Amino acid sequence: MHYFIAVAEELHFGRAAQRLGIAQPPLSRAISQLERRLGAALLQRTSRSVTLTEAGTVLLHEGRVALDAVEAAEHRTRRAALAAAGEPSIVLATKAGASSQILAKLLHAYAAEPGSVRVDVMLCGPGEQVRLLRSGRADVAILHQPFDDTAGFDTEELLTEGQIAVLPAGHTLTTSEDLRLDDLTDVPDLPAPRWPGPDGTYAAGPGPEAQSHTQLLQLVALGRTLMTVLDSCRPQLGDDVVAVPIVDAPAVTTVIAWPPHSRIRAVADLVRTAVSL
Amino acid sequence: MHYFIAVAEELHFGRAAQRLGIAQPPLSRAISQLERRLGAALLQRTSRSVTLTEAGTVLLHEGRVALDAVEAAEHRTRRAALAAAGEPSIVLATKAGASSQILAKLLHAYAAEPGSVRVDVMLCGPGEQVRLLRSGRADVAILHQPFDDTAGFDTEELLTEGQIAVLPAGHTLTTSEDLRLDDLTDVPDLPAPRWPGPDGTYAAGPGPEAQSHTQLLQLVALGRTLMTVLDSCRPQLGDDVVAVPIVDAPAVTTVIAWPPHSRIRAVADLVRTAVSL
DNA sequence: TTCATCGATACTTCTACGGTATCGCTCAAG
DNA sequence: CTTGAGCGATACCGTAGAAGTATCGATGAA
Repeated sequence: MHYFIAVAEELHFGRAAQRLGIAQPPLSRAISQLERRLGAALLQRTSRSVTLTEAGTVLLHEGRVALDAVEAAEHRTRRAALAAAGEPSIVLATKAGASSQILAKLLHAYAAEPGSVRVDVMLCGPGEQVRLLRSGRADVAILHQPFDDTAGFDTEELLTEGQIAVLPAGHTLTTSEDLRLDDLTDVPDLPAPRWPGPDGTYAAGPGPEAQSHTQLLQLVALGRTLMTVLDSCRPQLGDDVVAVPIVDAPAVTTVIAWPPHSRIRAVADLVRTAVSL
Repeated sequence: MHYFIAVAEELHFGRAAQRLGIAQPPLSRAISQLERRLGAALLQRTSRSVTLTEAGTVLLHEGRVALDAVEAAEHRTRRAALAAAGEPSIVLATKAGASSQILAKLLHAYAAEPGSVRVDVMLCGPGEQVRLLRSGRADVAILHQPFDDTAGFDTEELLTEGQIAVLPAGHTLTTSEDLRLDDLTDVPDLPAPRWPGPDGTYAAGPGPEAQSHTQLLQLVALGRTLMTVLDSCRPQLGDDVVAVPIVDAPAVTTVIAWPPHSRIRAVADLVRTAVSL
């Protein structure tokens, strides 16, 4: 399964084998064996290129879900053992820099609840929370629709708000009362920043490389780029940047999400606290 | 994983090994190996009895989910390959004997839709639909809340209704206008029927053994037992039985459910047809 | 036409999983 | 108190299957 996902992602047996830390022949054999077991062609090999078949696309998707479920079983078991032995705790995953005051309020209110446990907050890059939740490394997460894929989780809505553009003070765009998405794409002197991918590398492009939101904010203040954030982030902005509403940006809903099978009481308590805020 | 689930269910290494078709020693080793890998005790062995630890309970639950996910990946891939090759179709799982006219309406309406595909209907025993859906053998199911566990599925509500008791014509209970649940438990001459478990055996008890709803209905007509069914099943009952509403039975909601990651267009079409009925 | 690239195949090595035999512990019956 | 049956753990052995090395065959670019 691991093997197939690696090949399906790389679309190249050699690179996939390298990534897996094995030689190429066993990988070829494993894949054709998998195909024989399933009775279905997963890849079309033309000795010059590898492409996914219909069935292969399905298996790539379902296989990821399955592997995440296996990994989640491991992690949750380990954490249950630790919780039974020592002090119980839960892990909350949230995107760094977003919904921070709703989170602060939530943590404060939950800590005051009777029977509350320690909450470890994991600050993640964009979209990473979903991965953590699926793989059992986190117990509950703060997600943002429609950016994050909430399929397969139970969720409760917490807040719906608009988005604002953060621009360098004095930039020509700041003269407008409000902006549209079109106004923000391909601004010559404010190219979109580039985030590191899951592998730690950056895509090519004109924008500056960013590792964190504070860093990015500084780059905006320096007039090197622009960023869009949620309405509720406005109080965190300094005087060296200007916030302008984006009228046609989709509304973002902040939700609290957890795995549907979660039997952890602390998660239920936390969610109850969140919805009653 | 298979091994651990077998032991956790049997709570007996010998029987679990027999069920798995292997000898007992490799099973013992596999489990202790798993425990070492996870760094957590899963079972408490007292050489006289085996019990689950906290962590073991979690792993039993999460492990089932994970195994189902793996099996689902297999099944869905096979079906995707078949669909790509020949005529596409979807599998709908439903409990035998319940919500049959809503199902008939749905199938009829869906068949009239443009682009509809063949729908294979699987009639299941109680609770079996959930298993089929989780393991990928079915693409969509008709479930009944609160009986079926819809956790982890996307659902749409179709109908909410009460339950009625089906009694032999002329029985003393049929003189009432309505009944309560208490009236129906431990009726001496109408003991509750016994259904076969997943292993095909029957629990001990006074009631008659039943294999199907029609068979059960016949047993009611013969004055041997009673049964409770949904309001909407009333038109299917003959003159030899009497239906009496149960006023304090929980309302049952019929829902259509599908896996949250389903990318199958036909499932989406079927759901859309169902909610528009 | 040649050569580089890439996946498949042939053959060998070794790990790891399963089977048999047996031990040690516990509880119940005599 | 003794003995034996039940049950899980351990020791040891054999084999199946997975990974590595070497090489082939096909394809497309120079």
